Amino acid sequence: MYRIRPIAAVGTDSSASTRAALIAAATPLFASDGYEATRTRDIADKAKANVAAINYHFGSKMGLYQAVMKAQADRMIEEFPLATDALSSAAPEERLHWLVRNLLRRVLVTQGGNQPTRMCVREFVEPTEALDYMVKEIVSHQFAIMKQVVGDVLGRKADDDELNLVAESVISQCFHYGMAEPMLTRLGVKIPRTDEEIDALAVHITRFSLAGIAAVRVPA
Amino acid sequence: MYRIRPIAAVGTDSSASTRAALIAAATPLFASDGYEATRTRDIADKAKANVAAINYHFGSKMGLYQAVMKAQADRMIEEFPLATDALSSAAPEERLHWLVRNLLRRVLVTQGGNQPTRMCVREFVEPTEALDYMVKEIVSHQFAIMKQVVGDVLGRKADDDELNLVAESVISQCFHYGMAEPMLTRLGVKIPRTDEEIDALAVHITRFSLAGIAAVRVPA
Amino acid sequence: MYRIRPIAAVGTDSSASTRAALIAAATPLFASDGYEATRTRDIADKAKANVAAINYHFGSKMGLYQAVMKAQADRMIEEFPLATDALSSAAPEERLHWLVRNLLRRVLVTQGGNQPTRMCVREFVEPTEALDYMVKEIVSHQFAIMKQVVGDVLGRKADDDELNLVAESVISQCFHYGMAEPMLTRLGVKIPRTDEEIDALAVHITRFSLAGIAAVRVPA
Amino acid sequence: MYRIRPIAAVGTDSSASTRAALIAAATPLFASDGYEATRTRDIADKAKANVAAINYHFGSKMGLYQAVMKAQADRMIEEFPLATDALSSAAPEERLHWLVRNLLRRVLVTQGGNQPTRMCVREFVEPTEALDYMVKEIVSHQFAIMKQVVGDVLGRKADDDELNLVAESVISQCFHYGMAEPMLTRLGVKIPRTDEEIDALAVHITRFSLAGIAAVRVPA
DNA sequence: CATGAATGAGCCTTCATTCAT
DNA sequence: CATGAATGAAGGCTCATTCAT
Repeated sequence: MYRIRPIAAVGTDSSASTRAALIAAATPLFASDGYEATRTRDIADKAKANVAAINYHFGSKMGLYQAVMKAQADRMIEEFPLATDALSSAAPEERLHWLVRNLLRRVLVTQGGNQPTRMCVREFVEPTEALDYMVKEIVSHQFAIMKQVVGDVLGRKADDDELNLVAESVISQCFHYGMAEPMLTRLGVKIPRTDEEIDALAVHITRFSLAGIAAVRVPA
Repeated sequence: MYRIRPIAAVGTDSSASTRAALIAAATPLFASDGYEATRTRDIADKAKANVAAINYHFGSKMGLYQAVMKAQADRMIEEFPLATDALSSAAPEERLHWLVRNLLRRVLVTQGGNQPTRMCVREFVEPTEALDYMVKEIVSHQFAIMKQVVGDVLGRKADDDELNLVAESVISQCFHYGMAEPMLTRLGVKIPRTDEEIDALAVHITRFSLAGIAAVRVPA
Repeated sequence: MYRIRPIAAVGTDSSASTRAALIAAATPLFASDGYEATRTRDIADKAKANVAAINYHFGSKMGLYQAVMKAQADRMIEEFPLATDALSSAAPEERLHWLVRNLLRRVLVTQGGNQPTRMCVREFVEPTEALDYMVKEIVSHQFAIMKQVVGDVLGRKADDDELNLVAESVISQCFHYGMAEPMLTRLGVKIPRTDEEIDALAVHITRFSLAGIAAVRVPA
Repeated sequence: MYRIRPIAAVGTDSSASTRAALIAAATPLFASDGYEATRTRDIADKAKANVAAINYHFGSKMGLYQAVMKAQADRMIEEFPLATDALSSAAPEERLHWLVRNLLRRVLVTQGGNQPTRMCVREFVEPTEALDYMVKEIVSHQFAIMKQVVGDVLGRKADDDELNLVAESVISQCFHYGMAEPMLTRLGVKIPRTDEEIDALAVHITRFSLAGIAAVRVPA
């Protein structure tokens, strides 16, 4: 016979939700203002939490920052992978194209008016304690992928320095639009934001780079 | 076909009046720590001046910052011009090589352990009030030169958007090593510092870009 | 004819939370030294609180100042009302006497060696942002009462300008001892401080003013 | 025979003129902003002199302030004397009227948009080192005149305390409009500024006070 | 576990004054 | 004698963090 049982009060799960709210609130602030210029009180207000909650959940402002960074990096990789199984046997040129496009998207895509990955890019220029973690856990692997793809396009044996050189030529073009955005805007250079615009830019960079790599293929 | 040749570097010295001492002391601090993180007291101490002297001579910390920026920009242009009369009738390829090399030097050259122009580059990523001035007075003109050279290399009619695209492909490669230095170092990518190293990188970027431009020359 | 009688005085105490302690500590300092000359550190020390507490509770030094002002004004009105229901049907002359006496007490009464309302009076001479609030919220209503009483004593129709004139003749005599105290002391004029002394002065001013109003009663 | 002789360069007399310019520049600033709030640099700028000139000529900011005070007090007395030989044998009532009117003028008269004697009045409320000098050298004598006139109007023997009481009743009414101006303005009380307006106010105060004194004449 | 309150360090700026030309 | 430059002392405020309910 069916017996009615009391259901445990689920609770507001406020601990987890406060934590998530803080990360969500902090992300655009850190992204647009940088670490130093972002005030913990602003984050707390925006998350409708108490200022002390930041220290409670993350130990310190930097702790929250790193949590945000990690979340962003994870999303970056998941949402815009630089390589995919579907293309594992595709032509190197196609894989490069794909890589360039997703790298661009990481940097340029906007969500709700914010550029979620801008803070990662900023870290490359103005490093905090978080960069070491980032590079070790995330970027180094991404960089290896890039060198792999670039090396395949190159199609000949190349030492590490040469691979770095070529890879950075490609990467720099992608990062540029996200990094130097304030300057580019002021110079009248249009920043691609929509998927179509980003794709068009990816085509340009890919074509430019393929030719560049081909030129490097022949020893000087 | 175009072959690459080196040029000589230039050096400067500083210190004279308190005003000059303040600028000299502030430059590396601003460059390495950024505007916010730099303390006026540290600047004054280093310049062996009173803290109030900063306000006296420059009105405010931001006034000093902008003075430093301007001084750096002026030196950048004087020391590493993107175009020179001597090359006005040279091959476009040679002029591009020259441009790339000097752009690289602006970003990478070190003087007394500091990278004097790093603060300008940082401004491109994390703008302050100073960027508007910079772009209007300095960068826009420099950018016009780049587009001119790139256009000449391209060798055919191109609208402004296309010129921007190509120019940024070249510029981004040069800026990259100055901007993303912290990341590159952690990735094991060697940052060129000596004239020879910089020249070598300039050769790579120039060759890579010449091929890239050639690829873009033919409509898709 | 009207004859004069005394009333009892009231006293208050202070100190509880930090907020209250700050107000209590700030009041005599602001009163004796003025807004500018009072140091926040002195207030905090005296209140055994941290300097930052001032900003936390009141936003700024001026915020604390206005809080003190408001507290003073409220106490002024509560402790020394210019009109009272008990006298609503009394002779106008008696109501004027009562008004004069309480106005004098507001300005002259000392508590623990301080003149708590001196800072309000000072505001009349050297206004800060707080005066607008004061006048709108407090003084204008008090002034209306005065004009009402004075008008009743006058006993005839009078336009606003004339009422102002007469009211100010009365008010000025009361304020004078609080305002010009530094000068009066140096001139050998004794400042009334005890209830008896204040009452005696009130008697003088009331008698003087009643005759003055009577003289104005007849058109020139 | 006439011989042409060189004429001595008269010099710019800049020493005396700078001194005078500083006083002229400082007067309205001190008057409107008070001692503390007035910046020496503003004075110097306005006088088209160097900041150091203030210390050179007057020893310190306070020295300049006292010089201004003295100049103002001297002018007050000369321009608006409280007693005059022409009236030495006039009726006491007429002499009181004259006194009241000139006292009012001292406080209310405006010259070039400034109230030159406001700073003296302010000193009565917020004393600086200058007040002692003022009272000893100027005010005490003026006060004696007032007591003399008031005593004559009173027409009977009166002790010093009683004379003070009556004199202050008169003086307070005059000072009031100059002292409490910021409050009066906000209360909608018109401040007399033209000679006609001031005269009208003088008539009121005199009439009011004459009746007041008459009432005091008879012992309580 | 969350909150309002409190803390202390530190920073930029202002200002009157003095120094050296 | 006058000036531009330099001085040193404070002062108010901001901010991340911690404490006590």
